[in-house]
Amino acid sequence: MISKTCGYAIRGIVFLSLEQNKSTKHGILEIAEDLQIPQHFLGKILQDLVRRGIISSIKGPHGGFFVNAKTKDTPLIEVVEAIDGLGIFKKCFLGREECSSINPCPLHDEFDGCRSAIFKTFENLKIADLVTKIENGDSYLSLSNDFATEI
Amino acid sequence: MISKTCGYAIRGIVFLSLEQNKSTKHGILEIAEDLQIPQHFLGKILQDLVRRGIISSIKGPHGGFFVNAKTKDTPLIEVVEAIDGLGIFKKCFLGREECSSINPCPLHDEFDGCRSAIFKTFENLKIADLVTKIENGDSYLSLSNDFATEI
DNA sequence: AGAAAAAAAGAGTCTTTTATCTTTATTTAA
DNA sequence: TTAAATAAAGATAAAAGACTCTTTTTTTCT
Ligand code: FES
Ligand code: FES
Repeated sequence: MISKTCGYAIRGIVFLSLEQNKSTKHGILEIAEDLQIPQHFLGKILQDLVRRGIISSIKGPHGGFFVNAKTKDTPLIEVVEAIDGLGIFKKCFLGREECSSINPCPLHDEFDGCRSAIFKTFENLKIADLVTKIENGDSYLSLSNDFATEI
Repeated sequence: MISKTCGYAIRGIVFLSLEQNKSTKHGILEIAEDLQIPQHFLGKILQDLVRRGIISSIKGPHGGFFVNAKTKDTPLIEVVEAIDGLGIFKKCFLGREECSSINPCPLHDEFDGCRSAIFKTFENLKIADLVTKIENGDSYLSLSNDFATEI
């Protein structure tokens, strides 16, 4: 559905939100190591998010990436749009050139509702919601609980 | 969700099922042109399906691909398994190494149900169901209605 | 001012997916 | 028994996605 890259983006933002108590700014290396994401690749992704204003960054010593006023209220759909674009919600399941409810493919009816549901969920969920889940111990950013228990 | 290749496979099989009245066998060129799928690529896909026994083929003049006794009762999940494998239903939405409900990611709860729904739909839907839809004029294999109206 | 830290930018590589082209094998029919 | 039709197989290529490495720019601290 969404790309691996987009997953990295969301996890990166949530990480920054979770860790803002410890220190406001976090270097790319720290984030990448904690989340087990290739450093330079994550760097590029976070830069995209900075350009979109979803997070912020400062260069130089003691610089790093950090959340801003907007971050926690950012709906996930905005992150998806920034990384993957909204085109992913407009593709036909059977790979025809485009999805159309006027000229539907034989799987359209079955999956169009499901796709809208996913879209709506991405619209409604905000970064803050994910952060809350993790703070409550209901979910985890990394597969290894190392990080989860460390919080 | 499912790959473009898998969509080609499903459309190919349904095409053969629809057209079996006209003539039982259909050459790869005819199928590819009608469905607007790259000829040789579709050839490989259909060959995979033949190996799985989902459809059949005969070489030589007047040969081609054709449906067999099993075809119409084949559940879509079998096609998906043949082409994409079932791994696509076991991936974490956020791109973590694996999906786990014991150690869920913050999107797991939101989307796990949706994913199961998709899986169940693929289990329940058979090729014959898609054929029926098209025969009833409720859906179309190609975007251009040329083919749909031609039936 | 100069050194060091860190993000930003750019170029390049690897992998997977998607697609094309070419050759071979099989079958039919004249 | 030869020619033609056609699927099968194999090799290659193009495109996109994922990832790496190197250099540049900005900032801070001494
Ligand atoms: S037309 Fe295929 S999913 Fe809408
Ligand atoms: S753990 Fe992420 S989707 Fe299940």
